[in-house]
Amino acid sequence: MSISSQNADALAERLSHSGLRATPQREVVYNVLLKKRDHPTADEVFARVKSELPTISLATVYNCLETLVQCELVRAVNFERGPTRYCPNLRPHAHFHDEHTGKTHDIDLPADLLDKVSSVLPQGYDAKSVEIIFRGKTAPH
Amino acid sequence: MSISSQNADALAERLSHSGLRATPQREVVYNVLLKKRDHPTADEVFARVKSELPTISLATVYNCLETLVQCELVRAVNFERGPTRYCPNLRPHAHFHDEHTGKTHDIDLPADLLDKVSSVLPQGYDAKSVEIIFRGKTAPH
DNA sequence: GCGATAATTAGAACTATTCCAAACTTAGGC
DNA sequence: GCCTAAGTTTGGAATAGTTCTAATTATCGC
Repeated sequence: MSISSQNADALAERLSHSGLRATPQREVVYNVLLKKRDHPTADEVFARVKSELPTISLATVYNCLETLVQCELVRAVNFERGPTRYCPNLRPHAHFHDEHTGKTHDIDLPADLLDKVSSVLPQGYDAKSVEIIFRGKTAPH
Repeated sequence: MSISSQNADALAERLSHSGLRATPQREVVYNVLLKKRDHPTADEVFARVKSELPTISLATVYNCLETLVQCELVRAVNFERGPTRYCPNLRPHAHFHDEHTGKTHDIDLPADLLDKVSSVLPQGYDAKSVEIIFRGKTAPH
């Protein structure tokens, strides 16, 4: 079984779990995200998907991305004003935004860190998710 | 000396430090942010400022907010797609976004937490700032 | 006060996203 | 296998938030 059809299966399962259907558009959008994990915008996903599905519309790309976010297969990320970016990394991780290159890197987090961070919340605050964003520069290489 | 003129002095100093001028518009925008710290959008700031400066334009509000961010008197915050929000709290703090009310709360952070969080960065990553966003719900009250 | 520079203004332009209504697809019941 | 209902896609129009532009106005140092 190819990696891609494994993904397709996982996707189909998550979708049907929510009463949704597996469609070629959804599969291709998801595979595009998995293939190049550079936090693309909807427009960038659109461009990449077109080579496989030339007739897909931008509205569909937005729909598919939204669906994947709902299914929790993909995270939508907003660092600053500007287009939303999409990230298929489901492990607990932070984002490092390099202000020189504009690139975003995933930073894996040790298992206990999010708990430690959440422990600063006062009584009565119930966090469902925690997002950590670093901004700065990376060493020349 | 009134609180407001203290702010005005602090603002004027920061501005001239960057070769910028103190203007009524910049002062009023800054005071509006300090007065009601509910993370308003540019539109909301515009509405509030109008009562004092009825002829101010929305473009000027955007300019002033941008200037204040440059001077590091104000932080711009983007939780998700949607308008940028502005926060005059300069202490180290996280944001808690209540998904029910839509409101955003500041969560003060212990002095060492940001260092602790930053210590997860691999060699070669040099973070200039760290942002922490919680999402969830707050207790009924 | 004068000139140079900076800031403000209104409106047009632009970008990212959502909405809409029509066409198409799919799954399941017969 | 066909029909129907529901879900999905599509292109274009509409919207929201922000930035740009060119003209006017204000401010600072001299």
